Amino acid sequence: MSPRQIDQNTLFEREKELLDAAMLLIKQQGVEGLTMDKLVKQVPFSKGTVYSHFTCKEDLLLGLCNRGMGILGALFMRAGKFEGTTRERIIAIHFAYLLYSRLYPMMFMLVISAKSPGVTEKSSTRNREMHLQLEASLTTGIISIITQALADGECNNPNNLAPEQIAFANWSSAFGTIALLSKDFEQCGIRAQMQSEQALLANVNLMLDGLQWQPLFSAFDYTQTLDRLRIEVFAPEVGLLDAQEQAL
Amino acid sequence: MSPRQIDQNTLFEREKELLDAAMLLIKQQGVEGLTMDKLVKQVPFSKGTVYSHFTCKEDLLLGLCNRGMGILGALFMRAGKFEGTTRERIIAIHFAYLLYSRLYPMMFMLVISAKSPGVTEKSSTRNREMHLQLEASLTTGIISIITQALADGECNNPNNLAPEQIAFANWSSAFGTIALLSKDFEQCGIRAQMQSEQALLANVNLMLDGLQWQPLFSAFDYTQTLDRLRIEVFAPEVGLLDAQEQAL
DNA sequence: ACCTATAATGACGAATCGTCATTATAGGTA
DNA sequence: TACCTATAATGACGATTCGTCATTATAGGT
Repeated sequence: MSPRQIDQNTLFEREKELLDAAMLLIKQQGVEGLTMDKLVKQVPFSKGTVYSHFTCKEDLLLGLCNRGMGILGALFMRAGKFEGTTRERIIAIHFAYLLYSRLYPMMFMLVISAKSPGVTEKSSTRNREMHLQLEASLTTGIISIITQALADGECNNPNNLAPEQIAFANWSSAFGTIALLSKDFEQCGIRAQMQSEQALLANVNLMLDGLQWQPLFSAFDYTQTLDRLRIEVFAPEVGLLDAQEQAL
Repeated sequence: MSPRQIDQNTLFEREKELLDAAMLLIKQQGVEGLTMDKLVKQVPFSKGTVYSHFTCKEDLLLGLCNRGMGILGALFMRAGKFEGTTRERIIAIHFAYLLYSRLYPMMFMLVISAKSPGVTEKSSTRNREMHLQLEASLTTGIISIITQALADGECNNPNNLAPEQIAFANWSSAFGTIALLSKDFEQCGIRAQMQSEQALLANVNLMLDGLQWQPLFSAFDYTQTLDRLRIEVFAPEVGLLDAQEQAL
């Protein structure tokens, strides 16, 4: 009746191994350097087995993207627990997003291509559903901060935007800023990093000032918030980045 | 001494023909559908000749991106001449960017991949330099509006950002908003279009309010500005989009 | 009529994706 | 133990793709 059924657990193990290998390949050779043939060579399975886990290359990319969103969700969670005003917590989330884009630049970019019809249509239903779920879980964290700020009156919201609209504005601002900055990641270095952070801070504060989210930029030293974040919340990630910097 | 020298003019003609064919292929089959082999088949030249115009596929993509930036520059130029306040003119530019992203969604996305090292390193020096030049010419238009607004005192700029920083904030906001919205382009339709415009308007106004760029969102009906733009400045483009809509 | 430097061609090798006929294996059965 | 079978794993293969380069064609000069 059931000759040679595979353990569900080893299935997860393999998927993990495949994703690990794929991430390593991307780190070493860029997204273009990721090839199904290379992946098969890096892994103790045959091509057929790999294709039983991911229906096609796009499905693999979406799988990587989803893993990244999981990591990002964890970062957002920690950022949201920052002890400070709601505005500081929002800034913490933006900072977490910046860290993520630095730690996994390719996965950050994958979000875009993952949305393109070329990928969406081809990839498996499972990964597509997981993607939507992850996306939802990312936004709920932000929205809870927003609703709290609206309730507390910290976010005056003069234009009467809905919480979802405010969340979208935050997301767009962070995404646009980081995406445009990331082109300069080549010329990385401690100098470029600080400039990125300043630019991100400037942009997000402009938007939050527009929402009249208290305390305004002029009434608080948000640079100090970043300093606290670097030490109190994201010390491991900052350390990792510094280590990567050293390695060059 | 000079047997069979090719006319410089026909060279341009051919490049135009190649870019046209490439754009058509992309429109029909997406970026992934663009293949050097297919392009060669669509065109009365051999593969070798094509490769004498573009050193590799990446170079072709950068060429397409540059053409797009030229078009975008022309749109910006017209937007900048809108008769209204400086804030309205900035909004006009954002609107132009949205129109561009709708008319040429693939070229809009190409800006991102064009920045990636995979493309930059491979493509020809000529196209890379042209790209930088186009980028600069795009920003100068925006910066001139910003400096004027700063001089006139219309943009209070409470955080004392440099004009370049303000330009970057605008660029990021527009880019992020449109990029995130574009994922929904599939479910296009007049309904989705209007929602996109409202979202763009909300985001840009948030940022401009943060700059205290007069008149504030609460003190002016910027929806009416969009209406004027649709009729007075971008009637041809809006018509084209409507026609595309009908075709579905 | 002939020569030559330039332009154009497309067959080819290498690399990639994804398939599927073939082989191997774990568990059940006599 | 020997055998059977449904599932899992394999990797050779066809189809595409990119980019090259030996070969062919051509326009101008002699």
